[in-house]
Amino acid sequence: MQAYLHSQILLVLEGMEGVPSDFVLEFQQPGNPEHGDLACNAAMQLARHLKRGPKQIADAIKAGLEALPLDANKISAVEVAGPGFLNFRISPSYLFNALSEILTTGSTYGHTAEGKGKRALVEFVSANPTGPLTVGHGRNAVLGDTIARMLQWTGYEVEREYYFNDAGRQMRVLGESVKARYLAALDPKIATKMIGEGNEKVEVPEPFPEDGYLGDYIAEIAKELVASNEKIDLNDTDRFKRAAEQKIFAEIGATLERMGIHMDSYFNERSLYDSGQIWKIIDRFREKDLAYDKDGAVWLKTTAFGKEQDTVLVKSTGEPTYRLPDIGYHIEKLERGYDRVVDVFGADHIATFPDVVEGVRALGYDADRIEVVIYQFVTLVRSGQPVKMSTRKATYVTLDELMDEVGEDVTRFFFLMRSPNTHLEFDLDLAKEASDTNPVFYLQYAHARIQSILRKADEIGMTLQGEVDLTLLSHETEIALIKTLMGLPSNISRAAELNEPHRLANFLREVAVAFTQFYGNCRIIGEAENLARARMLLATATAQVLKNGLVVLGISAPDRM
RNA sequence: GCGCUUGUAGCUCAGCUGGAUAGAGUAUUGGAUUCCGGUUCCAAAGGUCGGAGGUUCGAAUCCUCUCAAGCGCACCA
Repeated sequence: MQAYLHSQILLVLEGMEGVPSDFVLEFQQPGNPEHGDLACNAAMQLARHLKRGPKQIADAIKAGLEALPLDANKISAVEVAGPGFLNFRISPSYLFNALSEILTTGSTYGHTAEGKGKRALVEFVSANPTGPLTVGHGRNAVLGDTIARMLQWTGYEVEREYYFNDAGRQMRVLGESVKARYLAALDPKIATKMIGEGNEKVEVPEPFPEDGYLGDYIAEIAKELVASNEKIDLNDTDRFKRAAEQKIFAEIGATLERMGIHMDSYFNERSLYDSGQIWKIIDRFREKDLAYDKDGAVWLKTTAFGKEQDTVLVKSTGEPTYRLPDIGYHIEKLERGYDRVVDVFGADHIATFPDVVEGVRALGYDADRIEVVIYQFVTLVRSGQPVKMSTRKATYVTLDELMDEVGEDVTRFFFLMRSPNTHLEFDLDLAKEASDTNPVFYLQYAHARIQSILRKADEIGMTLQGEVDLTLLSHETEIALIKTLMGLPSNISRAAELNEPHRLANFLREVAVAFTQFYGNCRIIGEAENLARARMLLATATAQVLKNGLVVLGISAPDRM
């Protein structure tokens, strides 16, 4: 529709003197229904160039459009309003066609083609396997997965990847923690000590690594090792690490599957070392005079990227910092040929990822393909009070526990309903509320209610077989609902373009509101048969839009609740 | 001290590429409704968009300065 008006207005402008050749037409959807369905501000933009009042210009464009004339099956009215807006009204026949399209395309309504023939990689979660996924990881997981779903709906071929490092200090400490518990499990009389503060003290065996992992799952892994009766060389600390990694990864995978998330690949940081790529990167930085030696370490000239200080690439111990493999990993991803490389990071990475992106760019890669989604932290709130969380101590809340408490759908929705870059307050009381005040249930209820009406209609023998006269839909809430439903494709593509799933969540609420208003004003069952059947189709289309939107968000659309 | 993010109704948050009278949910108040002090419906009220400048025909939106909060500022990842 916008494309049509765009071309028509350009035709008119061609016949006008003084219009700049690079003039760009802009459209917007007015918030106020009195302002029509689509508005164009060209007259106001042109006032300066044409040295005429914007209202005069708008009148001239309007006259020009009417002389063409405009297709009455698309546009029913053109109005000049306010300071010089051109307001267009979409003709009902166009709306009815759109409604039919929803019904015929069904479960694929909302697919668009922006990404056709393009590939995207979404890297997310990427938690090292040191423990169960927590609430914080949950926001990451759901954002990443939903972004991937949105990209798929806009035509991209999408892969989901999990990046991890099982070679660092974290993992070594993990292995040592398991070993300590293993020894304790073998010998119940082993000495113990209490560590931690206040009422968060935990009993651990002696010896226990400093900063060791305190969660119960460590002891469980140790017990399973004992139960397996495997002969373990106690000097082989790596054996404990591998056991822990295997078990924890299995659990992480299960948690993700429970949320409807399936990774296509797991990328081990170590493979970058195995291929030797890492060290070549340093040489390439040196060639560009972006790396140098100082104090036995290799430094990256991040000052060249506008940073205050240079940063270390390789420590004097010979071990690289995270920057080097991260740069290597992103180069690797770009070389795999993706058009969009999306990373989902927590707010703690906010200051560090620019080094990586600029490093990649400095080596001649198209770093604009890298899109970083930063999300702020999550606060769980119960009875108006924040729930205390500490990952290092055993006081964190796992993602599984959260889902046990509020359910998978609610968990996903709550992580998605706010913009990623605002702090998220996760209200557990609201999340558990099974009523309209809970935004998830509000959407699901709307869908279930429609299904219930359709079932009832079926019971009394109403059928949608044969011709249905959609022009009977003339009530303002019916027209408003159709216009809302038509917004699904553009909302998905906009949300996908910006990596902002909350836009879709907000849109679905608008759909549910529009439906509730229709439902409150128009009956279906009990009306004359022709009207009832037209309304059944409208209700069916509404259910389809809600369902498709919920599918993109990874949330179920139940037929009854 | 430096960097990034955020600041919109009492609270939780939307607000598109700069557009017309800044929106929703919840809480509050009033009215109606009922098996219920708990349900539902209707309505009202609630705002100098943190503050000050600037750009523009037009700014919550863009720019500069400033205040406040969160996060980050290791040869940790």
